[in-house]
Amino acid sequence: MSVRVRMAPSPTGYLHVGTARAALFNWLYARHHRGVFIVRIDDTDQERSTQEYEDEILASLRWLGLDWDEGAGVGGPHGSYRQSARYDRYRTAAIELVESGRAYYDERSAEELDELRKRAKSEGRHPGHYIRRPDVAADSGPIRLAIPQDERVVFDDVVRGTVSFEPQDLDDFVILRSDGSPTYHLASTVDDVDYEISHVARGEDLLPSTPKHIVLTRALGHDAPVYAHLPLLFGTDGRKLSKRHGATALNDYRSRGYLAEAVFNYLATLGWSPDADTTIFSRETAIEAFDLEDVNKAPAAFDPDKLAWMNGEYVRGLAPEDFNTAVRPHVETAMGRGLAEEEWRQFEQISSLVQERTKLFPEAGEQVVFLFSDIESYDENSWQKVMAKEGVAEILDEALRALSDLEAWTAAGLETALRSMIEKIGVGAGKALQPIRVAVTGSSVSPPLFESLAVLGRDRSLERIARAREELG
RNA sequence: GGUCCCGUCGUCCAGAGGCCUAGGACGCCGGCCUUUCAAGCCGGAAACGCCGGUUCGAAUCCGGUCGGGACUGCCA
Repeated sequence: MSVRVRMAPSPTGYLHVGTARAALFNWLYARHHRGVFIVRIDDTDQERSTQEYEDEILASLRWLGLDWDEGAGVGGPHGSYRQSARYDRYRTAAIELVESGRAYYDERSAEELDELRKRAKSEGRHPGHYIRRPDVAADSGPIRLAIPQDERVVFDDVVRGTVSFEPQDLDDFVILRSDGSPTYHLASTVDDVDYEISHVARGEDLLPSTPKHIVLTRALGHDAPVYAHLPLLFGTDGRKLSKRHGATALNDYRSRGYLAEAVFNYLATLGWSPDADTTIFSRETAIEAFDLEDVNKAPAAFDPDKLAWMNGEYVRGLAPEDFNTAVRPHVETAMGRGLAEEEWRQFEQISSLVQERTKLFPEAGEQVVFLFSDIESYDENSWQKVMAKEGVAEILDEALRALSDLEAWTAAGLETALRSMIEKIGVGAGKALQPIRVAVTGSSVSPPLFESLAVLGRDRSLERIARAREELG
């Protein structure tokens, strides 16, 4: 059987990391089996669907590297399409189901339906227990599918194994709204049939809907696809992933400078791994090793710390020029202005040192602003820890003396000069160098000192040391 | 309430009856390196929810129990 899978986001919000992860697994499965990956825009919720969200979701998918297949026979421009373009098809399908007796119009009011649900609940039954075809046929209102009550719905879920539902626990759900628009259940099922979807891998939240989709598919005269229900994503506190846990929109990670490769890798490790001890792996490795059967059943927690670590792994693996390109906008953001080419060349002199200690790009930007703008204020903790100590004034005086007539203002020259100063005054290297670092960079955390001084230049370096000396009184 | 799903270190993943005194990763703790911070290296603490059963032998199979989650809509 050839593999044809789809990703079906609703354009009612940004692409959630959980949805992205489901898309990723579908994509991996398709690529592993050299099958087809389709993106379907489930915009049957006309109230909340917007073009803006649709564009954003597609852009996020592209950024992650999840390309969908053109010419997949779905009629859309690029192997993606909108359900809103197919309303006639869904309506026709629903009406045919009514004509064949598989579905019916339901004129009952919301109040009547509520009564039936309440009654079922009070009897300890499934709420939909009594939502069945009324004795008197109607010819308007929403269309409901009549669930055959004579047999259980059983299916083999690729990740969960055999799952079964009793028909009395399935209500006759609405497939076509009274305004003629299809519900998600109808549109999704009809599309899976029409586009010959072989495997449906989606979030576990849809597991209770699956028996309905199977019954509907059969009513349409087809065999159901293979289902795989993926575990949901949670926060590290075990609660549902929400804004409290940080960004939940994939796009936020993109705009914060996370590398797509890192996000791809991290998302893939949530519920799956290529083997016992590989954590960092390429797309190719993932494609090679991936199988839906190996996906975990249990929900996974999204851990921002681990993602940050992984991003750092990828940042360090970047070619220097790629790192420079990626970090530049973040330096400029930290600066609050664009960088002149002259300044940029200065940065490039120490960029490899910055790259080594970068996990997240915004942090890297903040670490180098001292190169291009005056120190407006010293970092509070750094000052307390380093400057508010005995003998610091003397150390700065000595540094000024040692450096003011230094011939070779290079990292090597600076190191020689400062080390002989250290020997002369007889204090530890750390104790002597830290005050200089704070004076020059404003913080006790910075790129390596000698290189920083070299790039900053003689005048500004000496100026800053002198100014810090004055602050000390 | 009802239906369904899930349950290995704090977190992610490995483990498909003996290879498990449970392995790898993040995080955490300690050390080395070192001008800071990172990186790197070395070491450490840390888990099979619980109770029964099957078996010579169970993290792995079965039952129960407890806990968590999803769904329960003319949203998806």
